[in-house]
Amino acid sequence: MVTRERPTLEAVARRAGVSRATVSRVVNGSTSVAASIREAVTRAVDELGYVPNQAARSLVTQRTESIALILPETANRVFSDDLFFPAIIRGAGVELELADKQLVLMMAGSVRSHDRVERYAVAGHVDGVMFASMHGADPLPGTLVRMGIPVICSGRPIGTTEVPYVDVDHFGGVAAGVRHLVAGGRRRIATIAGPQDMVAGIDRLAGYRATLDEAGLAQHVAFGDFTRESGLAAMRTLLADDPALDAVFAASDMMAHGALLALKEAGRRVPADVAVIGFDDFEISRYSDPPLTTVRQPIADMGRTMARQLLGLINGEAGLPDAVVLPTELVVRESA
Amino acid sequence: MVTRERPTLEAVARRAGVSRATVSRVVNGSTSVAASIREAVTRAVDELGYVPNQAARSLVTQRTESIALILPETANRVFSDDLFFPAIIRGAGVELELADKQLVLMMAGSVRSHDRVERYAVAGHVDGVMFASMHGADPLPGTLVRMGIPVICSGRPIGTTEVPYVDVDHFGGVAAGVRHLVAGGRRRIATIAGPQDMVAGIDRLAGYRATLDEAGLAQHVAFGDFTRESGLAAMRTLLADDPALDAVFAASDMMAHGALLALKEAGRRVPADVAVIGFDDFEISRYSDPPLTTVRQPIADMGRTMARQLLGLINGEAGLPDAVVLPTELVVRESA
DNA sequence: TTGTATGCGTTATCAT
DNA sequence: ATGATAACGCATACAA
Repeated sequence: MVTRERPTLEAVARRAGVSRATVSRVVNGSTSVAASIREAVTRAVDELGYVPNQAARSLVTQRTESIALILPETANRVFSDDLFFPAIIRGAGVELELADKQLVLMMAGSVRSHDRVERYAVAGHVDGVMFASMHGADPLPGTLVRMGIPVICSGRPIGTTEVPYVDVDHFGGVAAGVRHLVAGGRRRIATIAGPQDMVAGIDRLAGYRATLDEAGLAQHVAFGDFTRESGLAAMRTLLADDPALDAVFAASDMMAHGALLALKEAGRRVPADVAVIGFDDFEISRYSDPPLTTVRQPIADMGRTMARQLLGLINGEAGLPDAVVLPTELVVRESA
Repeated sequence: MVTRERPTLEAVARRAGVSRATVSRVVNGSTSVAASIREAVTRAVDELGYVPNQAARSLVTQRTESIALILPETANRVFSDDLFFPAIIRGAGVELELADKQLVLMMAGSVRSHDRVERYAVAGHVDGVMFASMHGADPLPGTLVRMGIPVICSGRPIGTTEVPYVDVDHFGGVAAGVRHLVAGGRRRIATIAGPQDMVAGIDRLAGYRATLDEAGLAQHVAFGDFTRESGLAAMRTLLADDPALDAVFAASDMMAHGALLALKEAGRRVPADVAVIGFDDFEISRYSDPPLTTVRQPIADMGRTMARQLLGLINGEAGLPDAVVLPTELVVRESA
């Protein structure tokens, strides 16, 4: 497949009988061009089907008009049936489209791909970088910031203060959920916590602990990794440890669905015997059996906000906040 | 945020006491470089933290090392709770990562963004283009092919023969499903068909019609758009039209889930009163009530295959097939 | 094996 | 308002 010779500025200039500089001005919408010349150039551009060469343009402008979204997970984990990443992508996507930027998606689950991401960003292939949801104290965001690359994270980064971020109110959301349980008369309230190397996991567990302390109730904790499978396993463990528990707060909707499965398997009625609350409010949670009471976090909004913040950073806007925390909200359905 | 001055080939060359050309050779792994020099250059590269400027490189190599994945939908549709697109992205993602290519994600739901995609591809920002799932007779793939840009589609394109594609055996899958229904003694078998401007919708309906003809049974068709909501609505219509129907084949898992909801709402037992079969085999379908019998299509594999084919095209490999059709398989669970 | 010189297609600076 | 011309950072043909 031979790539057809593409016309250059030079070709357009010759055809329109003007200089390259003038064509460039017309193409870039400069106002200081005579109407007649502008028209001639425009015609030449159309006739030749001229499209600017982005590499050449980037070389001189130092801009690529594209933004990377880095998902520090393997592709297989990113797109399981967890809808977190898709929602982030969706939110960021619409915002970037509005700004006429391209979204470059990078999955960085392995060490090798982690390096690749760094090289890619540093190579100047993107104007800025968004990190989706990080594990542990990933040094990459900080590294990029120090190299002068605009960066923003979703989720407060662990062990760094130099990277701006967008997050949701994990603590408040969990507190609202657990209080709802307490208000409903539940007294043996367990939790299925998320991974403790992620802020979402840490903060949600902290919210559970604080709220139970406040109510003077005992804590029952099992751990999962946000997936349905892990929620199912954790719920079994919880049930084995305390067959009398009457409520469980799962740190993600998928784990809550897993818990529902384990509860059904154990013959417990929800919410009669055990109340269940999740965290996310995915569409699917409206259709579970019973429909899931859950803490809604505005994931797509996070994506949009990240993109907006990053664009601000790139444009050198002043007064941008270092952190934006979006609200969460308890959605009461039937499971609790 | 000031972008720190990044070192160039020139800087590395000065530091290592060699010419730019030699540095370039080392960086690009040319063999014809003396070991001692190679070592000196490598050290200089490390000390300076040199990373090649991709724009400059692309300008001369005519390669960008990145591939576009075009989703002809709005961001909101792409990432609903339908897992088709995520799976495609996942499959393509792992394959491209192996080849050290970047994935540029483009959603092209609107006319405006459609244009943008075309300009972007033609501007030489990517080495090749993958189309995810097209509506109607979209001229864009053909246009790009004619411009000499490597292109591949998922789903046989309508109204074009010049674009290579990867697809699954819709017809065979549906036939297997419907025959299973017939073998189970069902005689009033309806279908919830997909959108008829997409090959997946068209072919699956054709499979239904042909198989019912073969069995000498009457057809009952309602239409949806692959979403759960549309499946729910279609099932209600079907039930109103023929309260005695004893089976339904839904052209997507999400529509099957919608049908399950409508059936429960109407007090029908599944599969005792009505058997239900879907098409996709998403993870979630293992957990529906009852677990869904469905036609599995290897979506992630499609993504992988698309990527592999496209890479072959880009590398000018000979003997690449114009079409690859992946098999589908009936997965029998409890709903039919 | 190494260096020199050239060109890739733009934008931007400076004249005119 | 328009045109020359100089970068931009790299790969490569050609010379040495």
